[in-house]
Amino acid sequence: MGIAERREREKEALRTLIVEAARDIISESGLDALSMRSIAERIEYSPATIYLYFRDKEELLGEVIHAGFDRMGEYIEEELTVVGPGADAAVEHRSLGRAYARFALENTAYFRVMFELPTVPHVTDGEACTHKPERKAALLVDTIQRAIDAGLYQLEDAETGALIAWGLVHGLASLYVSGHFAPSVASPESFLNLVEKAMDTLGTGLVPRETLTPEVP
Amino acid sequence: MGIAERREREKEALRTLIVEAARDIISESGLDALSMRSIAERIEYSPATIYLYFRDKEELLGEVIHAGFDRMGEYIEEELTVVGPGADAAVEHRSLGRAYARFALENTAYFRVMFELPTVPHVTDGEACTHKPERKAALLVDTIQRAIDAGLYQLEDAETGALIAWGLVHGLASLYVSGHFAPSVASPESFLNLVEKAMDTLGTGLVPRETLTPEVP
DNA sequence: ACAATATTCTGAACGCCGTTTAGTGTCTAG
DNA sequence: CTAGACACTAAACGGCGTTCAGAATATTGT
Repeated sequence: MGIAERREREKEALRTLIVEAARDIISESGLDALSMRSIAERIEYSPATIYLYFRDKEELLGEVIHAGFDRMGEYIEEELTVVGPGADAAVEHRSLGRAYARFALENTAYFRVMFELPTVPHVTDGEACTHKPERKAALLVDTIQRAIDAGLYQLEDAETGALIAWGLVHGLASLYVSGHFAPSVASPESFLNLVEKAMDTLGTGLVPRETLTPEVP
Repeated sequence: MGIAERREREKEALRTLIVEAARDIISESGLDALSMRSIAERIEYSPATIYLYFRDKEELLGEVIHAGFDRMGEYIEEELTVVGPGADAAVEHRSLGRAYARFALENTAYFRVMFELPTVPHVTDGEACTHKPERKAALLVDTIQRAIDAGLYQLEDAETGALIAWGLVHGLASLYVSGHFAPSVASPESFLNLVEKAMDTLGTGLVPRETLTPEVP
C-alpha cells in the first residue's frame, strides 16, 4: 500500500518547503530577518511544527547552506557550458572563478550565510564528509592539476594552488558582499572586472619577467 | 575648576571600560557570548547604564571594531620593524600580508567581527571617512605604488593591485577563521606557510614565463 | 550646613528570539 | 467503530536588545 509512501512524500515535501522558505527569507531580507517564527508564518504553520522536521535552527541552516552549494554548482556548470567541453584547463579554471564571483554577486546574503557561519555541525556527525564546499574544491583541485599536467601552470602542488586561487576569488567576493570596498569598486560590473583582473594577475605574476633570475638547470 | 573635566574624564573612562569589556568577551568567548547583559555583568553596572554611553549595541560594536583596526595597525608596524626601515617596497608588501595573516590567526573571533558584520554605521555619519580599513588600505596602495615606481611590480594601477593583494590574503584568512579549510591546512603554521606561498605565487605568476607571448614593443 | 538642582544609575517592563511540553485534533488500522 | 498512531499547536520558559520612570548620588547656591 502506497499510504506510507504518501506520508513519507508529504513529510519530505514539508521539509523542503521549510528549507525553501528559509532560503527565500535570507535572499529577500537577509539573515537577521530569518527566525523560526518568520519561517513558520511564511509556510503557515506553527513555529513548533518546524521542530518536528529539524532538530534545531542550526540543523535547518545546515540544509539551507547545503542547498546553497548545490546552487553554486549550477553556476559553475553554466559557466563551464559557456566555454564548451573542449576548453583547456586554464580556461576552465577561469570559468570556475567567474562562476564563484557571479554567484556571490547575485546571491549576496546567501553567500554570506554559506561562508560566515559557525557552520559544519553535521560534518562531524560521523558519516562520510561528502558535504558542502569540499565537493567543489575537489573540482578546482582537479582542474588545476590538469593545468599543471598540460604545462599551463607551474606549481608543485595542485592542492596548494587550488587554495590560493580559491582564496583570491573568495577574498574579493567576501570583501565585496560585506561592503568593504570603496564606492569606486562597489558596482557589480567593476567587481566582476576586478575578479578577472585578479585572475590575470595571478596568472602572469606581479613581478616583471626580466627581473627574475633564471632557474639553475 | 577641574570638576567638570574630572567628570568628563570619568565618563570617558567608563566608555572605554565598556568597549574593552566587549572586546574581551569577544576574544574569550566569541561574538555569540556578547550581550548587553554580559557586558554589564562584567563591568558591574546595570545593562541600562551602557545606553548612557552608547546609542545602541551597533554603535558600541562599531567602536570595538575601530579598536580592532588600531590593533591590526600595531601588528603591521611590528612586522615592518622586523624588516627594517630600508627595505624595498616589495619586501614591505610582504610584511603587510604577513601582519594581516598573523592578526587573523591570533585574533580569530575579533577578525570575524571586524569583517563579517553589517558594519559601517558611522561612516555615513557625515564626518570625514577616516575610518577603519581604509586607513590601512591607503598604506597598502602606497606600498604597491612604490613597488611599481621602483620597477618591482608590473601594474598599471596601484589601487587595483592593492585590492587584488588584499583580496588574496583576506580570502585565505577569512576561509581559515571560518573553518573552511581541510584539516591538513588547518594548523596555524601551515596557514602562515600557505599565505607566504600565496604571495610568492602572486609575485611570480601561475603561468610559466616561456609560454608567455612577448609584448609588442 | 542645608535645600535645590543636576547627574548617574537601575528595576522593571516590552516585544522579540529559540526551544520545550502538554495536549489538541485527525487520519489509519484492526 | 474504536484504539492508537500521527501531525500539529497554544502556551510557556528563559534570554535577548531596548526603554523609561524613578531611586541614588553628586554638585551647586545660599
